[in-house]
Amino acid sequence: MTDETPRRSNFITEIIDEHNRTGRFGGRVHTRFPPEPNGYLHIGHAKALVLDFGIAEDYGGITNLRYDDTNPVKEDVEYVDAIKEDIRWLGFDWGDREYYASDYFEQLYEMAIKLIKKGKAYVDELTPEETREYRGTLTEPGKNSPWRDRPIEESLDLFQRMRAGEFKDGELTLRAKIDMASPNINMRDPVMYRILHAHHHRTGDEWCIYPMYDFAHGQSDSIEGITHSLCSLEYENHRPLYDWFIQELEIFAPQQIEFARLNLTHTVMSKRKLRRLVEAGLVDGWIDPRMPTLAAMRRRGYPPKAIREFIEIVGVAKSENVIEVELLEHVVRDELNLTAPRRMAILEPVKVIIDNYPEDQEEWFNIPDFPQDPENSPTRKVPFSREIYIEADDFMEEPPKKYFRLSPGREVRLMNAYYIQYKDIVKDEAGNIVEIHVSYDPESRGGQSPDGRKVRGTIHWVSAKHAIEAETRLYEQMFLEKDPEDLPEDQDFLDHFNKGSLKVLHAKLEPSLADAKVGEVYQFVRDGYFTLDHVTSTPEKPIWIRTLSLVDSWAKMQK
RNA sequence: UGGGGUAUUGUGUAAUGGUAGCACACCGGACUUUGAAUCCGUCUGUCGUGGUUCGAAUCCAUGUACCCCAGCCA
Repeated sequence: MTDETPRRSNFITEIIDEHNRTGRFGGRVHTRFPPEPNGYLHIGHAKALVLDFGIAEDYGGITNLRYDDTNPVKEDVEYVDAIKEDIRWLGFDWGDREYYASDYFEQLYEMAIKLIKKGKAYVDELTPEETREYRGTLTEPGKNSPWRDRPIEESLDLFQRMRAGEFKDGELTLRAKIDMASPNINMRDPVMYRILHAHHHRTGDEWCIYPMYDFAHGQSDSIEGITHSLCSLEYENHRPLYDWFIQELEIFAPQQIEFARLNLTHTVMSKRKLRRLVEAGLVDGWIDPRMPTLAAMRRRGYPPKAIREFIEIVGVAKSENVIEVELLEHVVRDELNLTAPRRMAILEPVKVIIDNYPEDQEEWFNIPDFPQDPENSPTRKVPFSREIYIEADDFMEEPPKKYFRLSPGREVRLMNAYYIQYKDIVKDEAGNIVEIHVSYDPESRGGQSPDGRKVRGTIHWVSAKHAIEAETRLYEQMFLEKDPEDLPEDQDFLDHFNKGSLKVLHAKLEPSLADAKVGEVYQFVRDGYFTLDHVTSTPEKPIWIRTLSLVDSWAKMQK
């Protein structure tokens, strides 16, 4: 840490600073990242990741990876592996501290026994329906279960038999004996264990009782010596319970701190809703480039550094927030602008014939990858010939005012090549432009003319006979509305899915792009950033994904 | 109508009794062999009402709005 890069400061670090002043944890900062392996990580998790790992690092502390795998019916190893890959990709390292709540099942069981013996937990025989009825409502207290005051010995025996598999799912539960009249519903004798005859991804069939989140999370933190347990706002109501178990068990007490989760405009973030998009077939799985998952962003070419930067910029507080997706895109473009080599590609080609350019001639131009700094930039060779492609957008027969590109009577610059002058167009019977005829000025080689005359428009091009063909996929937001969840009662967010959010085009690329590798992101000049799709692309049939378009102020002017 | 939280510009986030700052977005302009980038500039804010104070986003009172909680999910 240096003076130029002050470490982050927010309400969480204030709490930690206070702990350090009072010596509560002896100056130690040890956090954990606790995903449930029941889905893919999304950009919201990146916030938790940056906080958990980043704050610990700022204080010279460490972070554990711990899977919150207490519900076997929802969880799967598939997600365990995907989650690890995402965390590594973002650049975080948990060392050898890869843990699972399920590692602690035996200890948790012993803790439960301890609470039963203390008279602080009991086996309940209420059905799920009865449990709900007895719980009361937000405004009315609950009432005690008839089994609440059964003898300790009886609860002990029953709980042991629950573990032994003598009962069916849902028949019995172990509950904490707290206060059925508490205004905090989480304190109304919360269920600690439920019976689930289900196969667990790690413990297999060893257990048929599983601890609830509330009985597992805090103690797992305690066992690992976690000092600061960061979680999202909805767990605020659970903190009294978190503390209660710790206190009754007389074990090391971590501090739970809640922060507001990240939300983004034009998308949904809950795993449930993301799953619905996948299952409805509206997107191509969890890693569809339109999804807000980290795996999707990786596929799409978002640099992990940009995502971390985005989280830092966004900050952290306790108020509900919705970040405009434009900020994320800005940070991604900012990074890519510095790192993505420039290439020429024509997404919607129209053929241009340079009448006065010799038929059999070709030239190879040396063009810098980073024209902002040509002195230090690597270069690549780009062929030029008599027939080229330009973007259909770059020609207009009847241009509006301030249109600087090619049109009748106009001269424009082919980037890094020559000036060309419009001569004529050829149309088919339907009136579509088939080819544009132009002449070029041999004196303007490289894109400058000796007479110093100015051309306002510069367009890019690809030599027709050298072009390589590729499919390009252009993505837009999944939802046109800023908040797709803010809908009238009778409407479903799935019905608002942006059907035009994927556009597939067949592009012509400059030949150097044949050497592109998966993982590289290029700027296709004047259009956007692109990367080879590591999922669908093959050497025989390259498929490019547009990471993001460039900012297009011309399009904005047209609105 | 119980309990727990939160309110600073369009969106986020600073300011910890002393000039309301920064970023994105927006809108102008300069520059340009990317209508990108870069540069410059403008605009918009302390939830309301009282109070304390020389001075309040900050302290006090009161009101309002929004979020979370009634899974044997996490």
